[in-house]
Amino acid sequence: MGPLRKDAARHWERLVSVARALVDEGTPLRLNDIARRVHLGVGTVYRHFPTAEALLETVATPTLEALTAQGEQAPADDEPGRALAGFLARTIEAEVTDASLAPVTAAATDALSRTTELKRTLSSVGRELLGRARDAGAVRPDLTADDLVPLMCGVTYAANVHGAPAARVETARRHLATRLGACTSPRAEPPSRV
Amino acid sequence: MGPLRKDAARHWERLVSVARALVDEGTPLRLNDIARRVHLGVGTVYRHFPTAEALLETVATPTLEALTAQGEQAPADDEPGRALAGFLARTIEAEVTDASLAPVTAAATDALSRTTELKRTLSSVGRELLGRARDAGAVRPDLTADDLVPLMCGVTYAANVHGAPAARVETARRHLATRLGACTSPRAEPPSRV
Amino acid sequence: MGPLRKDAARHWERLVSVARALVDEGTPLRLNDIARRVHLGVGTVYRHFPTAEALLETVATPTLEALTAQGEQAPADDEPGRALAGFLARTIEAEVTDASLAPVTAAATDALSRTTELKRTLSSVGRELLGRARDAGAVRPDLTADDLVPLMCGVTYAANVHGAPAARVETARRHLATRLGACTSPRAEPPSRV
Amino acid sequence: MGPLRKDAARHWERLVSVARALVDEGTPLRLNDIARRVHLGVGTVYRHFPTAEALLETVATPTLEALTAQGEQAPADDEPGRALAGFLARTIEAEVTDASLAPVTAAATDALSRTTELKRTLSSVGRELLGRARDAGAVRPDLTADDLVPLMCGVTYAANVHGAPAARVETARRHLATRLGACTSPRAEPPSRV
DNA sequence: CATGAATGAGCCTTCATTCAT
DNA sequence: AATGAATGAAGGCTCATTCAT
Repeated sequence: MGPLRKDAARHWERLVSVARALVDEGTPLRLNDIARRVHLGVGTVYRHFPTAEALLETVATPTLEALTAQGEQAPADDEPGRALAGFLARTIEAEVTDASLAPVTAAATDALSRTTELKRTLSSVGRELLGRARDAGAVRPDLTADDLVPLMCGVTYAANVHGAPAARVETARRHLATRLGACTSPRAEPPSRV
Repeated sequence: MGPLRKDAARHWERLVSVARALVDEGTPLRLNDIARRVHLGVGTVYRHFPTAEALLETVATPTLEALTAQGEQAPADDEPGRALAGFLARTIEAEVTDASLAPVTAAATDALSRTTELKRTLSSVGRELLGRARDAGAVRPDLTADDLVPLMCGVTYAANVHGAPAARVETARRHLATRLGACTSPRAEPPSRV
Repeated sequence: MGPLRKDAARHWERLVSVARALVDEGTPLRLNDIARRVHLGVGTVYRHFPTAEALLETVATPTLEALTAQGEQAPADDEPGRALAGFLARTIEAEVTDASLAPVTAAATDALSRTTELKRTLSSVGRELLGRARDAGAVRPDLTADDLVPLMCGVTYAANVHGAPAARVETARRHLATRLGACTSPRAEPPSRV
Repeated sequence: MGPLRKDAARHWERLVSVARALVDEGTPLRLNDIARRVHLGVGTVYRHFPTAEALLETVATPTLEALTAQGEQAPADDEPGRALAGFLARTIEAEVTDASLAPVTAAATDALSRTTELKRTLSSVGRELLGRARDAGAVRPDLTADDLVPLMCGVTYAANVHGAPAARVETARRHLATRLGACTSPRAEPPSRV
């Protein structure tokens, strides 16, 4: 568990980078296949990543971390409605853009503890932002924290399955607006204009 | 090509019924597997259903037909908003309840022409109901017909992935309300505030 | 074994004609497949033709009969060398043109007694023509009757495997000339120049 | 990618040797079947030979190589007619003796690049020998290089289909002589008439 | 006679995972 | 640590032939 040897670290990097490329082109990760592409033995790949899920989560981690970092700064926004909407928009865009996120988000159980940690943080950030938005009357009172993840999953899924790849971000953004935005803005804006 | 022989019809029934059971328990349909369970030769299964998709669509057909039948009566409702909401609610409930629907709905290409036909009908019913609802001001004007399928897909997916199976219908109903309902009420209510 | 009933005869005709079409397009004969194309039950097809070979031989029969008929008139030619060469040329052209012949010719054992009979006749015609040609000095003395069938098989096979389908007859004719002709002409022509 | 591990090499040998035995007894190569005979998993067989063709070509390679080696020395013969005849005779004998050759020779496309290379070499050797023989007047002038492969294919096929296995070499040799020899002698003899 | 549903052996191929080297 | 050969279950599909209706 100490730092990897220099060559091992290099292998790790190459593995993750190849996996990332495969994810981007929509190819499912097969460790055998990856070993070949990286010019490593399968055994070595398995040493680094015991399962395809572990590798996938490793690929997803940077994005999840960026999302988390942004999320943790969202509460600083003094307009709770905007804070929530922005957070959700960034999340959905990430999910639609980075194909490694959806399966990791949807998975009930994680291969990496780091993943669990990040998912938990994101979840509590969302919870907090929603609470503030609700308190500020910027959101329907019956929207619960448990609705957030499904809501995002649904929007992402819909954008991925329907609509051309190129238009996905835009599509997802519209869907989110159609649902969340449409509901919050009429209620959220009038007070702030005072 | 004419009605099946009596025993063949029995086999057909058993195949569909076993497939239905597998679908219900979330098992993907594998024709070999099914042949074993039904105590039929693989060839027989292939004779009845050339691909797993054909079998799945056959399993889905009754539900699709019921949905279509209900849908075709929806326009009779004199409250366009309610007609649309009811149609969407019934569709989503069906998709969440019957696991054969989601993949059939999402598929770009169908194995059975009957499936294509039903999907087309449902789609045009939705389009019509949305048009009426919009004309009646019961729905946001920027909601297009192309949004309907993704909207339902998204809600269904979210309800399936998150939340206990038992609660799915309820979850989906709430999600639909949270989105669709939330949007209509603000516009519907103002008049009543006078 | 009496004459077929009228409808049975019609079926027989259609079977043979469909089989002929398949042979012509290079498709191997599968009785199941044929049954479907002719809109008959497999059982019926099997009743008419117990094996694919029987059907193939039936398809080949008319050509074999024509070849035989021509062959039996060949001895009437008063130039034995030309008689033999003509017979061989016609045979090879038929084999190259009609894809049903090669497998029937090559088969060690026949499904139909009629086939055996025709093959036997052709063989003895060849033997006789060769004998006369040899006696007339129109052919190398070491060419035996047993060489004839292999010679034709070889030429046919070569023409079929190599060279475009369109050019096959021409190719086969050349090959035959290259071999047989090369041998006979030097001996056959000089006298005629006198 | 480097020499195989010792055990893998042993497996490779056994695979090829079993395949050779099957070829010799006229059995078509089926990778599953071979796996069973060699007591290896199917996957292992597929690792060594991705297709039956690759295995067959591997089986054929030594013979092709021997043929090539002999062929490349043929031009050294100072009698061009004899050089060509010898080359053809050796080739045909090999094809008749080794059942792996005919399909490899007839195939339009090769699984192994080594095969392509060897076939190309043999072809150009034949072309050269024919050219010399023609220049020396040892062969009919209308015999083209493109005739060589069909000629050999034809002779081989005929010898294989007709005549007892034991007699095949002899049969093929005679057929070759009957055709090629018949052509060369007329031209070869005149000088002797002096 | 005709039918065509049923059969099921048999071939092909892939892939996650282990373990001897 | 690294390697990569080996495994073999698993799934897909075809087709010649039989036999109940």
